[in-house]
Amino acid sequence: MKKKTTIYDIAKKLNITAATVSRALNGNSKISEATRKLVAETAKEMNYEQNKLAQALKSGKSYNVGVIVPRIDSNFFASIIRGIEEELYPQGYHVIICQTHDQEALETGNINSLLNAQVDGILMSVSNAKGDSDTSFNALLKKNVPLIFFDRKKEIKGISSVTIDDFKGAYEATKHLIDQGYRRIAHLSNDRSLLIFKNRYLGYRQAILDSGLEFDENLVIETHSKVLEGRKTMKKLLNFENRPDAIFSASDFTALGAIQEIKAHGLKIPEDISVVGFSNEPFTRFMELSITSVDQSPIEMGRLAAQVFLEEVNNDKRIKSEKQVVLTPELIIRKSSLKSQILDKA
Amino acid sequence: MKKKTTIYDIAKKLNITAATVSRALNGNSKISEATRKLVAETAKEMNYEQNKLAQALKSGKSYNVGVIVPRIDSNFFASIIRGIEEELYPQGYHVIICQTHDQEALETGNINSLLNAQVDGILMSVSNAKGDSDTSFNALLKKNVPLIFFDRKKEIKGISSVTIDDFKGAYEATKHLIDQGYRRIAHLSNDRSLLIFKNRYLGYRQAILDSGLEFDENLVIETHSKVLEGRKTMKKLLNFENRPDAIFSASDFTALGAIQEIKAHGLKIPEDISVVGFSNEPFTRFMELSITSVDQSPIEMGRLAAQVFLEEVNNDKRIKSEKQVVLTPELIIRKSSLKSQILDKA
DNA sequence: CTGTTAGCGCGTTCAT
DNA sequence: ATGAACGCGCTAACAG
Repeated sequence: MKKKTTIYDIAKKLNITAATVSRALNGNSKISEATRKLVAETAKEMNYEQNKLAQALKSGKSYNVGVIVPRIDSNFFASIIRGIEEELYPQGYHVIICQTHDQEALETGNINSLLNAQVDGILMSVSNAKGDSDTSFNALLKKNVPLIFFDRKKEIKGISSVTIDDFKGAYEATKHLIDQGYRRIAHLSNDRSLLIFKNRYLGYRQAILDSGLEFDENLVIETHSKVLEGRKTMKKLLNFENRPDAIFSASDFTALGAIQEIKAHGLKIPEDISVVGFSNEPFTRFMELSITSVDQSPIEMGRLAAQVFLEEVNNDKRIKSEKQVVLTPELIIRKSSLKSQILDKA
Repeated sequence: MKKKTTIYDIAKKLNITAATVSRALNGNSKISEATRKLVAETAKEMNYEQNKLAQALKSGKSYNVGVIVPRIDSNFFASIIRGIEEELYPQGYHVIICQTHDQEALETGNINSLLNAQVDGILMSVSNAKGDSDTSFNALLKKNVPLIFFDRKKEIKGISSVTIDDFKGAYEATKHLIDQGYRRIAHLSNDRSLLIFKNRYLGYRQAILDSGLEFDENLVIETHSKVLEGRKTMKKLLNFENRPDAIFSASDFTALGAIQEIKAHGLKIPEDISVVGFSNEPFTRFMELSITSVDQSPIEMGRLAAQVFLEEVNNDKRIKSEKQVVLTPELIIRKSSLKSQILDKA
């Protein structure tokens, strides 16, 4: 590494003090316009760049925030991250992205590493790892490092969150199926220790009850958000003696798997069985048989999470304001659930 | 922030010096086993955690590396990043991910921010932004900050890279189409100032020439890696008086768009028109009409890029060894290009 | 084996 | 308006 120029170098050249240089560069009020200009010029001349590490060490702020997600290769999380970036970059922050791959060890490991890296805060979507990572969260709280949950939250006192109304999204999706005339609606669920899946389950259930239909717990199957898992689960459902005529899936990926399996059995969608997913992943729109899904406005979610973080970090540290932002989901109706021909333009 | 415990705190408690504590913690050879143990214990007791910032300031190493990609919401780049992580995490590095969204300003901006953040190196896939960001690259070189290109490289002396043999991938894809009996093969290209697209074009061209077919430049159309762009371009091609009977697309996304458009025109795939994409994005496998594509083993690519970085950073700084790793692509044949019924199990 | 000292680069008193 | 001096937390050089 070529030696970087420091404020000392430029101080020496100007026969002034490093302190003065620092002040000049930072816009201190009581510095003569002359030296300010002089310093600025020579700084540029010498290709001076502030060493953020030193500044961070001094100020205690690294201007790095950690973002922890289960994985980045879904449009949903990638979009959230984009939203976070859009909000944070202009404020001079950097984003360190970590993936948990739903593994407990990685989750707590990532938190610790980020803390070690002196991040100014952590925005995260909790994984569905089983163990009790709550201890990590509490450690964070004790250190007063801002922690914001988005999408997949845990209910911990004092931690702000940005989520969507999963109950409502599920309710409307299910209601839509009922309105289309479907009567035996199955639900591809997921780990309901995670609030989002619990709420999607509850929304689904309530819609059925409100419509006076019979609620059949056997039609609720817990699976994982993977295409192949969706296929497997659908296979089971198709073997029921009284098989469902519609599927509300808590995930677009399992919805896709279900569709594949349904077709493989020679059944028609949506005539024989209707399918609705969740998250509005791009492929739901691009499939020849486009898939009805619930949009979660992930970019907006990311932006809001970032805003909450900025508030917490800028406000007086002593005021710990817990903030719960809840977004409204939007049902996007497509071919996989609509018997008539009127579709959205997508 | 609660005051963190430092090595001074634990030194005071033990009536020894901070230096000793530091040594004990870092496994210095000449420290008594007794104190080493004692220090370790009290460190744990007091919840001591090393301040990486201070260490970084001291050592000049931040143990952060920057990864710059056009975007993260494609499986290809996400997988590369995963490969990089797998290789770098065990070495204690963190990964700061930046997206350029193919914008020149963001590309140079990201580089500068990363440098400011004192990253130990940058792994990047260049965007197809037009401007001359070469100056940024050269600035990097001058500072001796390791820079490694993956996938989308620029040919700059002294910069290592990990790529795949795009020429070969394109050649084999095109050859496959020819072997299937197709004769008028169009190519959906992309910005050929990027080597990957230039080479895919050249591979396509060579395969045609080698087969004794007529090469028709009119069948090469430059577009962008988006589904809708693929549709638009395909629309044009379908209006040719002598329309193509096969498409080799440099992108899976444009291939998908092309397929949509072909179907919209009531034509059959692969009977009337055959389609091959590039990158082996997951959706190519999941479509009902699965899409033939060229796999680029992105995880492997990421791992290799990380390995090259580690070599550069660990080796003697004075030896600037430029390393060019080239991976071999693999053609994955699926329904969209195969007239017979023998498919891969996918 | 361990203490002393010094410095990484910066911002911030406290003087002047 | 500016200089001198100190400290953020850690490690390395030099003692002893």
